[in-house]
Amino acid sequence: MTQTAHTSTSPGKQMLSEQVYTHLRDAIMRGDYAPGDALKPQSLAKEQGVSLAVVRESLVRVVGEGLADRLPNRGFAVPAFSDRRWQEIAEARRTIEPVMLRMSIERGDVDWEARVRAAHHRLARTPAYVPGEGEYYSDAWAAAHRDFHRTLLEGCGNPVLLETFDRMWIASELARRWSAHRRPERDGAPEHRRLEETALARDADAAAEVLTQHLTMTAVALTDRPHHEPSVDA
Amino acid sequence: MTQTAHTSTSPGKQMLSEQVYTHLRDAIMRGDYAPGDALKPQSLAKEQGVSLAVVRESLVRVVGEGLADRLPNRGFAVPAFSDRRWQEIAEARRTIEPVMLRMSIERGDVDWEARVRAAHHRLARTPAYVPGEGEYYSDAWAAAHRDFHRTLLEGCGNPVLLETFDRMWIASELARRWSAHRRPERDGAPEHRRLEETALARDADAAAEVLTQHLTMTAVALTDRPHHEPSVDA
DNA sequence: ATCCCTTCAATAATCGATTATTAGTGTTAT
DNA sequence: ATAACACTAATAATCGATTATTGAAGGGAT
Repeated sequence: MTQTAHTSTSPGKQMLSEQVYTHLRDAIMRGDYAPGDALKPQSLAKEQGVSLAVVRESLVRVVGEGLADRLPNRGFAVPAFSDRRWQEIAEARRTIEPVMLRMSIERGDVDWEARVRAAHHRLARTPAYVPGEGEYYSDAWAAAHRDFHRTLLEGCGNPVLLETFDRMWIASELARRWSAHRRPERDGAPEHRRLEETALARDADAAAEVLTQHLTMTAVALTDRPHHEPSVDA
Repeated sequence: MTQTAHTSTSPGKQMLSEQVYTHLRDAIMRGDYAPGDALKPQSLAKEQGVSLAVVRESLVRVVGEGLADRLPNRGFAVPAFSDRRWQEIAEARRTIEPVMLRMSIERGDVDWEARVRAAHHRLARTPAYVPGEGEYYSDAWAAAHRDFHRTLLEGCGNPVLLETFDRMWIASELARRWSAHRRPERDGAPEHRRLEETALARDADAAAEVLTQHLTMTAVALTDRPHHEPSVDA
């Protein structure tokens, strides 16, 4: 018998499609699948122990977020971003985020300031690379990084703009996951510190300039690199 | 009887979910359902003569585009935008589109100029209201209107930014559909003409200013109005 | 009469099986 | 030997039916 238990206490009261969606989303972002890999509903259904409909629904959502491509009658696949596509994403961020940052600096209240400080503190104290682990950024750092950038912009107070940021961030991270190899020579920490300083000093011009530079550097770091194989294992 | 039949005339070989998705999308945008209305998979499936899975998949896509809300375990519904939400959408457009327009003016080539002229011509020659029809903008005018605004921005050459525009335009149109009643006193034609003129004259400052004004006027036109019942019967 | 508990119908969510399309494999005619 | 065609697995897309959840209606107990 399935418990009609009293709501709250039990943790698992979520739609299956939601769980599967989250799992799939994270797996793609984490790089569990290589770009171009087919996302086969049958395999996924078996792995997750759910029906095709659930997997299919999740895949459609994932496609909507730009984390997968859909080829009519040929199924779903992990998107393979071209360098061109990546540059377009980076340019879009350079176009929109500095403007949002200006709004944020103009409107942010004391609570926003506090959250910026907190987010920067967490970011600065989180190691970007786990020694033993793979060669990529740690999950914790990636989360702290996103949180810092988002918090900076949250002062603008406009959910629509923040949704746009979220969307571009996701695309950006996915592209980075597959383009970037660790570049020890690039250290974003000073840039983040200057972002925090200028933002809290309410110096919109300086902050916007720093952010633009930061985004440009990131884009350059991903493009200006020797060719490398798209091959992946693990 | 399974269809998939020789779809009569056209060589159209399209997935059912695509057709249903398009139909649903258009129906919501056209205002066939009132805000808050439940979108019941069973009813829709029967109407369209397809299975639940297909309708469900379409609904998930529609939710992804912001054209429907999903209430866990309580189904789907047409979103009911608050005035606050609408203002946020309008502000987001005012924040992003002028910047895109500047890029467009700076980068657009001769072909872009030609397409701007063509789009404006079509918009200017399309009657906004069909005399006999309902009290709302004609479908043809709505399409021409969108096309003009999008073409203006297409010179920027960045698909990511244009996707953002598309997303915001959809939200904007949906809000307008349910907020706006015909306001004969507001005539956008002169503003559109000035937009075309300043853009083709490559006067980025003037064009951005005109666009900002245009968007502000539109937002005001939708907010500054007497209360009206959300009730609808169709 | 009000509140709480049970029962019940509507429908959301999920499943297992069916049909349709694609890409590959092998065959045959030139 | 090659190119067009038939055949065949693999799997994408769809369907019909089952299970689970919700909100409302009814039935005592205080």
